[in-house]
Amino acid sequence: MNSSRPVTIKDIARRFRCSPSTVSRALNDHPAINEDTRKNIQEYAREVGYQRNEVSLSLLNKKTASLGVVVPTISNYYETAVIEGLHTVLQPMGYTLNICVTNESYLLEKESLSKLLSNRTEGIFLSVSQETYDAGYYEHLEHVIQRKTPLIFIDREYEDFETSRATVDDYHGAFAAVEHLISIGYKQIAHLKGPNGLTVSEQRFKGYINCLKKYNMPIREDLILNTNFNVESAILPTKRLLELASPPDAIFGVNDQVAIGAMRVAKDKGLRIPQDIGLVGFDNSPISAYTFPSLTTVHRPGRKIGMEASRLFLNQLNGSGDFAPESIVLPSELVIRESSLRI
Amino acid sequence: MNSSRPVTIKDIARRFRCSPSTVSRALNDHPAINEDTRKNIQEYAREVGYQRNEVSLSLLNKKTASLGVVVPTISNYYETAVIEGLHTVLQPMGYTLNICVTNESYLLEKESLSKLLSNRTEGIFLSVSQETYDAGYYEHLEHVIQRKTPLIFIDREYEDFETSRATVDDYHGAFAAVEHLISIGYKQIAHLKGPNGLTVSEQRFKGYINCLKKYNMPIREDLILNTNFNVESAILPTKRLLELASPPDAIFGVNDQVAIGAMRVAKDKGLRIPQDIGLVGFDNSPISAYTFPSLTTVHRPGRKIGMEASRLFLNQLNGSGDFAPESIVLPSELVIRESSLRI
DNA sequence: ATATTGAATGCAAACGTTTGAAAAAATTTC
DNA sequence: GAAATTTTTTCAAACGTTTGCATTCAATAT
Repeated sequence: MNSSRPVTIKDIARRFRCSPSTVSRALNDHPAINEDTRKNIQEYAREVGYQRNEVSLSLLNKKTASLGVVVPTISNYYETAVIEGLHTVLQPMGYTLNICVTNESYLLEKESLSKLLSNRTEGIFLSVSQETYDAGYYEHLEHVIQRKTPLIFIDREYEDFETSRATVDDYHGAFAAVEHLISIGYKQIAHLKGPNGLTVSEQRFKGYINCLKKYNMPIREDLILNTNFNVESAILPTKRLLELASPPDAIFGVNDQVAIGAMRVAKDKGLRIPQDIGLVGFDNSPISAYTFPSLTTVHRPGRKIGMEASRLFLNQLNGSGDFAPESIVLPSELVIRESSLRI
Repeated sequence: MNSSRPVTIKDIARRFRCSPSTVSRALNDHPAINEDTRKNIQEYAREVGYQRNEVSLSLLNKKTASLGVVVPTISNYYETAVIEGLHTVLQPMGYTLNICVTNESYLLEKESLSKLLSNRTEGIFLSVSQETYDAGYYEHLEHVIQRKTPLIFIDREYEDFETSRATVDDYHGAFAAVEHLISIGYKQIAHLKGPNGLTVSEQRFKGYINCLKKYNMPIREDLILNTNFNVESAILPTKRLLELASPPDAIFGVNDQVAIGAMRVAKDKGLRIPQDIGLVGFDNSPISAYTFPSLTTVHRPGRKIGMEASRLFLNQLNGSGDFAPESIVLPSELVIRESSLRI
């Protein structure tokens, strides 16, 4: 009843005046155990609420069935979608997910990884923090690799690193978005870029630039401003854009949040969307379908990424010694809605 | 180099022809160890990348420094804010968070709890799944309590249960929201209610009802419809509301998502917000400030809840044997924006 | 009656670490 | 140089579980 200390196999053994081995085997339905003994022990175990101490098993078998997920934040739709994807595949297999939020801090990222290794986590899913990017440090990642702990990049990656990764085709997504704006007839397309250096930002930026080039459209430096992935960070840059002598007639935001911020500013200024200004985001977050007007965006399959990343992890785990890292790039998909459909 | 098997204390002991005890003490800066021995061992350990096996320590000390977080979903703003709050307090103390998503399933919730107990998790933060509510089962929770594992309710709770809990004052938040609508002059206030049975839904509903009563406003059954916390689920009910012979002139949504769904439908119908119809949500999610018009809502301090829940856990952990559960109810706060400001 | 079989159980080691107590080694004291 | 003291190291047990091998005991076969 007031079992503050959990019941152990030894306790049960004492109760039945038998050895722990017998109890262990009885509980695991080992054939060499007498039917009656088995029944009695199992019944008693249930009665007192015995639960196997998995910690001791982890030590014995050197398997912890726990995985690390290290991400800069969990307050974005995409991140949580990825985590749900991981969860969907791995939870039924008995894995536990240890979530570590780095808040874009290098130090926290380093400490998190170290902690996960100490805990003998069997694999790590990582989306690199911005500070880590800026600093360019990566010894903490080397550590993980040396330990032969499967390391899978999700979303934000180090490009020159020999590991598996599951990412979305940001480049072509961005390209398609801008191409769409061009096809509609927008001429001065601005880009609210993400933080410099991050693969995600740069790939989308590259898609934007290359698309403009392909269609021989001028690239105007003053139409490219940085944001920080969140709504607030889009407000000032958008205001600046709209106050230009020659303002843009369309804005491609690095993600939906940013595009929604831009939408808000444009509307405040009395601009009609999409007539006066076209808008495109990125992510296809649930809200994007319900803004007014609804937001044209690029679908980014977060759940799928999580599920693919799980697959990559399992491959690596069951793979032979000389393991070749895999890169999965899922296609992104343009979702055309009202915010860009000027007729 | 190719250290597939992690280096152990024993390995180091072999290398220095000394006992594991010496190595352990050397690494922990035990004073009884010779200065030179200590230095040599520490240096070597660093060289080969030794990392303490925390699993063995967990077994020895019966402390795992891991906590369970069991929630129906992580794709809502509020849930992730709570998790970030937990993380903020507990991560620096060395705790690891094991996230379990139940997808509103009773079975998954039960299995998750059982797994966490098996893993000797030191505390569990729980937001009850809807199925569990509907079914009214709670033996799996009794289990947790019997084990004297601190159980803290966050968000969704069982009311008749002797545990600590950190929740937001939904009732008064809802009351304030409706009172505000009334003060502005709205007469026919509809409510897009959450799923029946959940404390959250019912408390907000009660706030709505009691406020109407207080101001002697008629309670119209046809103005109360159920939704499911997400945007999509608000679409049809809102359409129905607006097609009534005597449609509402304001809608109080159970959360921001629902209110945003309603906003979209209202705009599609050509209604002006807030002139033709007033709107209020709940949560103060980041997006709510940037919709057009911006959404009046009730602030729900998710991060704070997470931090308070952490405190409750720590209290219980350090508390004496006869522990009295604490209930923390944080105030919610009306945030008035454009969607309800009819002049 | 003895050997043979078979069933049921126990022993001991292992996983990696810590820690009190004992032992060994080095140093000091007289 | 022996005794006393201090410093340093080792021993052994513990945490909870599993598992190959050995052991026990009863039943059957010879």
